[in-house]
Amino acid sequence: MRSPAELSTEFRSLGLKVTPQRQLLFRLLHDNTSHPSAEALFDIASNQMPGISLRTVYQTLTDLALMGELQSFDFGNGAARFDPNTGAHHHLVCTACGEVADVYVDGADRLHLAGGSGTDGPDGFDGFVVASTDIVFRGRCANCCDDPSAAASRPAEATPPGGSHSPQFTDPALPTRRKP
Amino acid sequence: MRSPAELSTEFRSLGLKVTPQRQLLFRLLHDNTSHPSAEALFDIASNQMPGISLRTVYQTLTDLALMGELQSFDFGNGAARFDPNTGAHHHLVCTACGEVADVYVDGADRLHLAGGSGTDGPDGFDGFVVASTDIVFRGRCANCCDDPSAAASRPAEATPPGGSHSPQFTDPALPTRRKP
DNA sequence: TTGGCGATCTGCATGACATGCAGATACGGT
DNA sequence: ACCGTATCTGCATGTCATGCAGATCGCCAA
Ligand SMILES: [Mn+2]
Ligand SMILES: [Mn+2]
Ligand SMILES: [Zn+2]
Ligand SMILES: [Zn+2]
Repeated sequence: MRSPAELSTEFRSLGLKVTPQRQLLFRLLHDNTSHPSAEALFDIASNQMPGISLRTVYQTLTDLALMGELQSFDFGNGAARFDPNTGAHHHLVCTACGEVADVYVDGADRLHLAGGSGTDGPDGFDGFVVASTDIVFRGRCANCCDDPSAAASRPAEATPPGGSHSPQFTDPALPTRRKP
Repeated sequence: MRSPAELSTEFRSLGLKVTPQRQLLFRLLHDNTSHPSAEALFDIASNQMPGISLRTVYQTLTDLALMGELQSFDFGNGAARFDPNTGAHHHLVCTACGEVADVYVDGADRLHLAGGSGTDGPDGFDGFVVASTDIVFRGRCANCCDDPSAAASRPAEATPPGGSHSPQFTDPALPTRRKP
């Protein structure tokens, strides 16, 4: 996405207002490679602007995505992740800690599709017209490889003491029965 | 996933019970290529077994996934989709109607990753060890290409008259403001 | 600089999806 | 047919996201 200054100009030119909340989010998102969720962004924003509302973070993220300044992804980690990198790229997703990293795939556009049923269409497959391609590599990030235990203790995201309420990123286990 | 008969044997051999609810779901899932959500499966199951509980559908799907008989995917359509096709394959997802179709990608395993930052690791990238690769092609299915209007009226899933409560699959629009 | 229109913010309600829980039920070995 | 226990069902709870309405404030004009 563009710089905070450019976004401010763009917003004004569209008749939208440049509020301090929006400016803060512009800054927090610019060059941000962490693929934050709305709530993660809200936590950081709350530090610099204590009264800011989670609702406003959602609104602004939605607006920016609608304007094409942000991409939003759902990696199945419970919450949507937002990405100011609007170029064509793909992602590594750690199944242990949820971390997301950018990756550039050589030849992602020239993937050859082979049939499930039917014949190829003009621009796609079986009449399906492909608009975009998302590639997600799932595995374990460097931190989580080192630490064979469950969720890695990444800096600035140590284990929540009060008790975790976020989805478990532990790798799949074998069939487990309910408690007796 | 395996046949209902094989699954019954497998369940019993694990000390799990073969209930009519499970048998029904085995049948509904076997060779099912529709990538149903839990609720979609529940609707169909309810026809053949009126009292069945949505909770049981979730339980059984979770158990089958844990046993490796099913894959579950989250395409960002609101609900997880379940897939008895456990082989390596990828997906076409219609952004207009939510339909999911299998697709086989030539050379998906030999994708060449290029850096975001850092050096390649032994088995992956920048210390990231890839365990699986998911490729999703988003676009419009044949039905939705024909019908330029919004959600296509697929058979057996006509527009809910009472009022839609599922995510809008309409393609992204331009920045829209709230009502005055 | 001040006035005022209307977009925006905030707080709360509502909604979709998924899981935890406990008593009633029924599978399956005996 | 009996019994132990896995399972089912109904409901409560939890998370993420959006709808709503009154208070607030950005921004253009006078
Ligand atoms: Mn990215
Ligand atoms: Mn599939
Ligand atoms: Zn990790
Ligand atoms: Zn479609």
